[in-house]
Amino acid sequence: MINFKQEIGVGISKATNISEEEILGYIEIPKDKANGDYAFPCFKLAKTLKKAPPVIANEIKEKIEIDENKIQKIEIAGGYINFYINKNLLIKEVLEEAENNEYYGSSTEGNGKNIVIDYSSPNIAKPFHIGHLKTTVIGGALYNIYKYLGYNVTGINHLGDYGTQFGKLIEGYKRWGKDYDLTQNPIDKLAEIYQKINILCKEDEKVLNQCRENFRLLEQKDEYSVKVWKEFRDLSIKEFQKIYDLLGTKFDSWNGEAFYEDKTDEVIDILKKTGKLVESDGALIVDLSDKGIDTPCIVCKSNGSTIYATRDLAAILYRARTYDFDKCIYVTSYEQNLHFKQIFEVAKLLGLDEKYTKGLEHVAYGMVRLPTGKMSTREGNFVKIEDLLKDTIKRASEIILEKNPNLENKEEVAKKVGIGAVIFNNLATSRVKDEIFDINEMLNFQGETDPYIQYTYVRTKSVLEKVGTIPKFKDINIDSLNDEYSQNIINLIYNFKDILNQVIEKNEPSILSRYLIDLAKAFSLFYNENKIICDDKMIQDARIYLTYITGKVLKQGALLLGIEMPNKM
RNA sequence: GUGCCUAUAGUUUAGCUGGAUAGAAUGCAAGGCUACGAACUUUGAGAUCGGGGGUUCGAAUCCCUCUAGGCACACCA
Repeated sequence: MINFKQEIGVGISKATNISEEEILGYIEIPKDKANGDYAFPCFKLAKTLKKAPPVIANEIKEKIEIDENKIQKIEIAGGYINFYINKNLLIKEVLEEAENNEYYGSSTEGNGKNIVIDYSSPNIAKPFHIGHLKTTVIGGALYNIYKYLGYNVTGINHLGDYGTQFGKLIEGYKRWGKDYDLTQNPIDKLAEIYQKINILCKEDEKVLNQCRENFRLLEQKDEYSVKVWKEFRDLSIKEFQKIYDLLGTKFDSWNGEAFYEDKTDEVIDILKKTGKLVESDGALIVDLSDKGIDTPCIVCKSNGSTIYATRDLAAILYRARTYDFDKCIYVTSYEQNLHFKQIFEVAKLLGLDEKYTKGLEHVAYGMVRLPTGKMSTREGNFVKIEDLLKDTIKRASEIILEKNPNLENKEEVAKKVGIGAVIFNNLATSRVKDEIFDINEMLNFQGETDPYIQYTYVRTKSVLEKVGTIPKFKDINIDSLNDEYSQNIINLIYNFKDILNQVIEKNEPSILSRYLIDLAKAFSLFYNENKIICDDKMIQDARIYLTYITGKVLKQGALLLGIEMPNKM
């Protein structure tokens, strides 16, 4: 497709002898369409050129050489130069591309590049609660979008299946295990045991030390410890998988922390050789104060066992070798900011190529809190994902019964709507912001929500079904799409690829979420203002075609977020 | 205490590396279905962009400072 911004940038660059890159950075899209499709503010050049902005604007306008077929009009407004593109050309470009390309907006720019995404990564034997939703859906969306842009992506569920917490769990299981029947709701029961042992640990330091000892035994492959650990792990994965099935989350690897158990010695060896690994209070640490990080990174605890940092470092080594990653992304809450700062710094000492250490990226998201305070598995203050999804699916069912009682596959549709609402809600705002969980917000299916997007999509399907056949692009009369409502849609569809690029540039799926809302809104307006099925066959065909393309982009965009569209609802 | 993050209508928020009149949604008030689906849409009221300085032709956006909240700060992950 024609890159109009680029065309303008090249033109201005030549006219001013300023680098294309700099010019492109200045070009903006006016908020008010009356000011054109692209604008160039000349204020920034005023200082260097020592001329008033309107004078510069005039000079550029005089000098600029630009394909008149692409840019139809250039106007000066104060210090701005406003560019008006050839609308018909834009329509033609967008519609043709959307017809020819089954995966509209996809690209090959990521070909040959490997991306590793570490997401979801729940802790074994703990309930899968709404605090894990963001990492799961953000990671899932990034996974889809990188892939769509041609990258080779590996999704890893770095299970929290190791560490002192298992020492605790084993201790609790030893003490009270026989009181629990783990064949039913095993996680709830393990969580209960975990809560109990934590209370005991708080009261009695000796118990805590016994837990640490249990973990040491597990590391040394003590038979009993390994047996129960394995049992907990299998039970947990089975439970997690139920949620992943509902959310449509997929992973290429389930290598959790335990997987790196036999790979941590190498990390310690390498670090020892650098001379940066020093003993402190019996533990082995890397001092990072010269890197502006006050807290040292512990690599080996005083009792000789490893710590999460050690396993994360081993994972970096392993992933670099196994996946040859260009980027390795960690999707976790910002609680772990310091941790990743530390291990990314220590990773530079592992003798890896700079490519890898530069590719490490922590994608942090905000905390989810309950109205009653911070969620805590230990204290039993949490909402399970399973229960939340049950609620939203139920709500969707109720609305279907009320609005569309004759709908077929009610359950299937309710699932898509209810689950979609939850996924979308978690992807709709900037990921850094904290959130106070509000069930009513999840159950609201009006306004800027996923059901709104789905509803809009369903309307496109409904119109298309009524007409039966979708016309071919070559038969479309482009002038029939010159009204502002059609134009809005076309502009948005033109931007789709740019939106996807923005998403991966910032690892921010909410950009796509908001885009889909905008597109759905633009279509709703178009739909309300224009009769699609009408007497004029020429206009009808053009509008049907636009409806078809809009539906296609809505569906594809939602799919990239991990949301399925119903055909009817 | 130190470091990092956040602060925009009652509420949830958008605002691209500074740019033209700060956009939405929700809630509230009033309108629109014998219509291609009203889970929609139209109109209205509602914002000292946390406070105060500064840089700039221009600041919600950059810098300083203060306030409020969150997170982290060595053997948890």
